[in-house]
Amino acid sequence: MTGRVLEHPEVEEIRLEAVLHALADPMRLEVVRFLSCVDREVACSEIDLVVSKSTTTHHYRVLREAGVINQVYRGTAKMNSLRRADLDALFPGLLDSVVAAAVREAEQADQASV
Amino acid sequence: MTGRVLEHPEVEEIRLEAVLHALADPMRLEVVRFLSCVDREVACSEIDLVVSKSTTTHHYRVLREAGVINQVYRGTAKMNSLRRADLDALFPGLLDSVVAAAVREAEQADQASV
DNA sequence: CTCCTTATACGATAAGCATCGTACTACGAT
DNA sequence: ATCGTAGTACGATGCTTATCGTATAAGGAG
Repeated sequence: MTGRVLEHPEVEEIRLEAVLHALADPMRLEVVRFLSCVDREVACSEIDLVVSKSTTTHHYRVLREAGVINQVYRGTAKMNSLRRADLDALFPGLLDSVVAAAVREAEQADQASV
Repeated sequence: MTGRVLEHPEVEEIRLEAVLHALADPMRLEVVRFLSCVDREVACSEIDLVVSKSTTTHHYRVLREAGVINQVYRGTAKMNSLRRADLDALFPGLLDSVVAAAVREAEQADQASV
């Protein structure tokens, strides 16, 4: 990969508006919900978003640049994880409430489709 | 005013993405922060946003249509208040954490400008 | 009624963003 | 060295949105 080093914002650079904007998208919210539920490093390819690969790349970058996720290369894969400690320290309760709401909405959507 | 009746989403119509999107703007976040701090009905003109009046109107509408605020006419004024009970019921902890973070960021900005 | 304040409507504009396809790179396995 | 998998880069495109100015409407005060 050309970009061997992935830039992440420092904790003090993480801005509330950017985090909220990153979370205010169905695809990215799905990624965050997934990461929160499995609570481990996850490759981009593990989460099946209903968009193209290039769009998927875009969403992961938005999440990383907002400070929501951490990304590292492991071979050809790029592993993603939530920056939970950083977010909890900066915005106590925010991630929990958003994820809880996202989980609930996802469950409602599941039920509606059955 | 032409629109005597202001449409608000029902509680069950409020969507997480829409709320997050509404909050992910500096102007609107400022409105929400202000409303939360004073904890009463506030006229649009009471909050000094650094944008034109028409843009201000736009931001209030986004907040209302997302289900974040309630708006009612009182004479020529339009009074705004947070839909705190609805939001707390739907997304427990979300509003509190966002407002707390917004207050903190606002204080940091104040300090930096002094 | 006339004036002032408050806010809206409307049209325009410029920027941002989600999306795509195609071509490409990096790495691991064969 | 070749192939396959995983992801990026680079336009391009069309939609959304933040912004403005001007004209307008509604209500209160004189």
